[in-house]
Amino acid sequence: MMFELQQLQQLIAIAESGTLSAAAERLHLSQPALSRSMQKLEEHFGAPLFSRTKNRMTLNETGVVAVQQARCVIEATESFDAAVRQKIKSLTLRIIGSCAPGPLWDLVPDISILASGMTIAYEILDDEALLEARLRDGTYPLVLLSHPMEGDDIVCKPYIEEQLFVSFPAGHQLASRKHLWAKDLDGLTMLLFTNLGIWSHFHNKMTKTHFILQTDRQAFSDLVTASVLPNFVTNLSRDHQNPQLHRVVVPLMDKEAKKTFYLCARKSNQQLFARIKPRI
Amino acid sequence: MMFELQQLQQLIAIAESGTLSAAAERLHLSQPALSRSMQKLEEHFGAPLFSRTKNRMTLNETGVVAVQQARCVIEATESFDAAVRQKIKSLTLRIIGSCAPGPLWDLVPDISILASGMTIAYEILDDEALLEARLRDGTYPLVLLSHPMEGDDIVCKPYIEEQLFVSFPAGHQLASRKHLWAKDLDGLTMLLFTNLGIWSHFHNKMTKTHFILQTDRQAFSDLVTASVLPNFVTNLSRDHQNPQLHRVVVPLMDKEAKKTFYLCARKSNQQLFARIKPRI
DNA sequence: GTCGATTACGTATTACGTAACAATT
DNA sequence: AATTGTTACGTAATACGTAATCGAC
Repeated sequence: MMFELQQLQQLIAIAESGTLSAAAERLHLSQPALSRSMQKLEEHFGAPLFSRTKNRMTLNETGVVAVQQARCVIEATESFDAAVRQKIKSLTLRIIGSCAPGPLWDLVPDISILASGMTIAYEILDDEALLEARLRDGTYPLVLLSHPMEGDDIVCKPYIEEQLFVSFPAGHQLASRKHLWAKDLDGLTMLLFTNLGIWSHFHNKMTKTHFILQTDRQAFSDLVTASVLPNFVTNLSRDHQNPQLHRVVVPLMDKEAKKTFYLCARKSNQQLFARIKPRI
Repeated sequence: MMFELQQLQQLIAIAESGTLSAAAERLHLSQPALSRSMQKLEEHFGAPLFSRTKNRMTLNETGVVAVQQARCVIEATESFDAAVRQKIKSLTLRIIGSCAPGPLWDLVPDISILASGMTIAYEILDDEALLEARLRDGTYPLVLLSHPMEGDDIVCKPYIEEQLFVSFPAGHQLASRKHLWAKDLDGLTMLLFTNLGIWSHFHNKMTKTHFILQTDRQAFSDLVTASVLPNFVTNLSRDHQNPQLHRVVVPLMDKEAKKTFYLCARKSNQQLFARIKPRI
């Protein structure tokens, strides 16, 4: 097979648009590119698919057949794509954690073992009311909340605790402290990883601390080791990220710096729920 | 659609070969290339199609579905290809001329007009017995022979005459001759276009003349104008090729240098045959 | 040590867009 | 003049093969 799916789509686009120019625009392609592409397709068959006058290109009899058949091929590729995506979806178990990533770092591997072969998909949201709704409407079989969830058809248990620490480079002025409060960080510049779920609420209150946000995990990690800026770690993150060499870790004493996460499920989905062992 | 047919074929090849290496060899591709190609396919779906250990790659559940579906797509592309080729074939009228190209230069345009929209395909052979057989077995509706054809179910008429000339550059020693015999060309070096059908028999007898053979029409044409070498032309070729400027044309008097070509058809195909007007 | 797969890297192909052109309306 | 398609050309994307690496058998 020496032709490409693209070419078939282009052929169809030309048939539907009437002219090569219009099709090119529709395909976000230049006219010359499309012209050459069709020439190649014709070359493949060794026969023209269009009848050409100097400034007009119309499908000839062969071209009409080609368009018909090309539609079948595109249809086949679309059902291929759909079938594979469907399969992937069917092999994907959707959970949701409010305070990701922390609790998920333990929960996802646990579930991976319980549901072997499945891919675990998760979403991190800071709106816990929305999470409760998502559990109830069946979008997710499991949610992790920072508080117990009420409801007749709901089961819920404490799963894990997370405690915030601040990580300082060895020589930092606060590195010798045994404990800290959030207000001690006023005026500091810190590195902060994004997508922290409800932890964001905590950081948002620290209006006097300047945060350098970083969305990319690897870039964040590189920055931490390369810079002398303090950053946050937790009892959970320390297990899962690189051990912080040449760094001192000091606990935060604010009551919002320690959270218990509750694993919640609908009773109808209790069998999976029951098999997940709390880490608390 | 962001994947290629190639990738689907490769996926199938891997499934059939068992390993990536074996498939790579079968596809005349290096292992790394195939590896990357599959990584791209997985990237497209955002999910793995293989389960990988360090030195083993096996289709996972998603991959198995993908292979199944990919087979359907390939099947569809093959019927696309077949349908288009079939259509092209159905729009192609096959004729055959023994002494091409000469007589065909007139015959092909004539038939193009009679069978408007059709592509005319022809073949040039120097074996006239074979041509007769091809007419009888239906491979070709029409043949051009250098002699009349016999047979109850055969119709036949003289179509055209072709006379060989030699074309010399203006200053050539033989350019002033009113006529020539083949033996006068002994010792000369001449340009000769290939695929001349039965004319080859004539040239083959001229063992003392050295021929520079040229298969490409354009290259031959360029050589003729650029060199001072003599070449053959005919009453038919002079009409269809560029007029030979600064050249003198001298007729060949040998009886093999003049041929009458006969158009032959089966009686069952007489209606087309009848509409073709002889050029004689 | 061989085999199978991935990563890294330099190169060669190719595919694209811009520009220039030809021809039609 | 505006539209439509083709050709020419320089560049950017990419796809490939070789070589190196890492593990498994």
